[in-house]
Amino acid sequence: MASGSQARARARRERILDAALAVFTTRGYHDAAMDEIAAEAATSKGGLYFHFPNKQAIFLALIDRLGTQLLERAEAAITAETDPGRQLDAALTVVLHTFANHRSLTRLFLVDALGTGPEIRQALLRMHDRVIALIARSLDAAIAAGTLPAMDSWLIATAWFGALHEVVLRWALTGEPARLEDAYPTIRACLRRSVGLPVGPDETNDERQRNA
Amino acid sequence: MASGSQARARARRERILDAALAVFTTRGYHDAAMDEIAAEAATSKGGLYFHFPNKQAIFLALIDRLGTQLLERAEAAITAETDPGRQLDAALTVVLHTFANHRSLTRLFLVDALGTGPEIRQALLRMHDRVIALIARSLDAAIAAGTLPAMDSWLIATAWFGALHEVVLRWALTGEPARLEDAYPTIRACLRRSVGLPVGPDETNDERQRNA
Amino acid sequence: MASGSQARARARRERILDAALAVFTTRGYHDAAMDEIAAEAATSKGGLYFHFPNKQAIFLALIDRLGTQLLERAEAAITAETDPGRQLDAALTVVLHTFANHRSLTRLFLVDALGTGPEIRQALLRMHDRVIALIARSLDAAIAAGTLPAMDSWLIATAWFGALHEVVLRWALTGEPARLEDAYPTIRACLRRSVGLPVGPDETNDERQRNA
Amino acid sequence: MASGSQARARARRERILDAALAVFTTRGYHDAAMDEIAAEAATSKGGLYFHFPNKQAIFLALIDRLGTQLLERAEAAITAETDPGRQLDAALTVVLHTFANHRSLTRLFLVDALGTGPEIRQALLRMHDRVIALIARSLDAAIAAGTLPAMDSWLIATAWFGALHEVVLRWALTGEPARLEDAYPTIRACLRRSVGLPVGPDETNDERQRNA
DNA sequence: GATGAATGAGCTTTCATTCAT
DNA sequence: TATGAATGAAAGCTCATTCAT
Repeated sequence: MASGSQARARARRERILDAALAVFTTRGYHDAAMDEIAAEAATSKGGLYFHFPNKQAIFLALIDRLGTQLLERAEAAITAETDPGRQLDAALTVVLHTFANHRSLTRLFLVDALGTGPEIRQALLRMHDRVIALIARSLDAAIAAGTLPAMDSWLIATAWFGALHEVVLRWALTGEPARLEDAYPTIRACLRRSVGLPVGPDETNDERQRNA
Repeated sequence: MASGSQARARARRERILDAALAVFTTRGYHDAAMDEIAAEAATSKGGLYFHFPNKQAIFLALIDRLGTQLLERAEAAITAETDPGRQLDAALTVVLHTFANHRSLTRLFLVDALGTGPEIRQALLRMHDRVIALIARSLDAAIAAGTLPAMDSWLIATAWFGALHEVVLRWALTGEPARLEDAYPTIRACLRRSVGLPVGPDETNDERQRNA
Repeated sequence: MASGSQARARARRERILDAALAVFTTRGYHDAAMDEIAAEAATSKGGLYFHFPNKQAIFLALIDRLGTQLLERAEAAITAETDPGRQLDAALTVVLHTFANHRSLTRLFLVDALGTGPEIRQALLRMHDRVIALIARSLDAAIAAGTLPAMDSWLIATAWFGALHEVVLRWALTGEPARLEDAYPTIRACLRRSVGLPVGPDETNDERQRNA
Repeated sequence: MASGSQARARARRERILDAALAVFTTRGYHDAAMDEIAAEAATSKGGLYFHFPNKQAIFLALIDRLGTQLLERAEAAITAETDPGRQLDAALTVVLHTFANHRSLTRLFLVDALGTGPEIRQALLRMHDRVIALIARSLDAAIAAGTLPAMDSWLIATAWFGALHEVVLRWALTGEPARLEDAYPTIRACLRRSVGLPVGPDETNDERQRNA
């Protein structure tokens, strides 16, 4: 019986997170009312506060849940490749595709959440860091393999992340280009050239990622 | 008389904007209270509402004023150069230096304001656009001069802007690198290589920009 | 005009205090809702918070206003007498009469307010102190005049105050005795005997105090 | 079986009362949360509501339990004396000592609980009444023995109780005097004189009461 | 008997905006 | 023009109480 109610509690927690994601996504963090989240989750305000200590905690839990999902997917895609050059392509592809498939989510995480407060900002920056670290690791692997010369891989990874971030951001906010994937070849070439990698053909299997 | 009071009104308007900048900068958009802006401007809440219809309008006016200042300075720096290669350096330098000299302002414009609401977001994106256009124009000039091959200069400029943006953002939020200018050589090389430009020496006169 | 609005503001402040007194008196501190105080004061909740920073501040202002009124009246009654023995009678009489004429107020100050929180409790104890000091001063005057022997006048005054307090409290809460004044002769004799004063006749003019 | 579970139920009830006393004592009635009482009693909120209908009932049960304990002890101390004069001393001593040994309990019963609501207030007043009746009975015995003249013994007992109450209250809230017992000789003399009793030496065996 | 998830009315407080003076 | 008192909708959060398991 304990496990039964625990299971229900966990399910309710997930339902709250789902509802919160929906409300945060449409209203932004600040204008999302606990009342509305409660209604969307088909529970009461008290129910929210039973599962989470406050509004911010819900948002942080969301960041954690979604960030971890993204990272796991990206790391899986990267470790599936052995060639350092292809690893970089895989990392870029998975990040771009993930965002491309979740536009309002992208808007929430890339735009709305930054101006919210120090704790949330830090949590988001930690997520940025993890993505940057992922890119930097791929760069380091290529350097170790001799494919790339030595460089400040963290700074370069930061710049790469920023370049991707801005392209994705504009797409999320303005809808241009209509398909985010259309920007991929240009961006890929630009980034690869920026570190002296040959541009060559992109052999990533796009289809594999389409529904990521 | 009329012109005298008009001048006084304009002066009061400027004083309000100065006060608003100070308060927005320290508190962020949302936590900036009209009361505090009024106090800082040595006027009353009613006075604020005489000169501006609402809080958002003050912020938009600020964006406009500061954005125009930045852009004018940047365009002056660019048109002072005739060589397309140097123009690109000048563009990068002036953007980086402007942010570097106004850290809290950077935080306000790059971070806090985005999640505030659609109107402000659009105004900020228009500013981004103007900076991106500046970069794209420099790229186009280089293409026209034959220094660069044809390319999607707008998308590349977007990526460049994003790369700079992220580096500046991390500096603004975490203080790394201690001097934003330290990141410049690496970023410059990275960006130039990304379009196939020779890296070469940076001949921009740093001193000219220091107080920008 | 400034003085006009200032006067109105002061009047509104007083109206709020009157309303708060009424609501606190009927509901007790904790169950008094700001909504109800606002309604009773014919203003808005925001209006309350314009004049007072929070609920507690309203209560403290009430304590201050009423306590000062009581003290001033008591001191006037005492200084009107020159004979130390009569001063003591005057002090007792004015305290007893004041409470007797404001039963619900008495309940508010002697009962409801104590369990409210440290700040309010301290404010109330400071008021107790002032009354005790008043009694102790009268005792000291009698000691100086040779009417009383030396004694720990502060502790005795505390005990006197406590005796009066309890009698008043029971009257306030249970309505016994029907007229608080009926307890006066017995209490007076008891207190006077407790310090060795002759009981004698009470020559205080009751009528003078009746409407205090 | 039935009696076994009844015993367990009674034990659980006592554990809840112990826990409630601890929490009420540290937090005051209003700020004591059922959650915390449940945790302290090592049970659940539902468990609380199985044994008591609501929060108030717990408090009332506490008042009853503690009041009965106090009264039984006091009556034992009094009936142990046969001399009416000593009985009065014994009554005063046991009341003062009981409070002196339970400072936070005193605060709870004398201060926090009064402003809580009519039912609890009445229960507390009934306790006051029982203490006052105890004193009044001792006075009556002295009157019957011819040691004291006829008087309104209930009113006098009320005043005595109030005097003690205030002295104890100040000690409970301000810590003066450091040892409550230090106030005893003065208070005793004051009270005895107030009814015309000779002050004489206090022959109560203090040690017997120390751990009351 | 015991549990703890769920409820929901209720609270204090904030603040952009209005408008009589 | 300028003031600042007044507004009122809305927010986040608490907690005694209930009840399905």
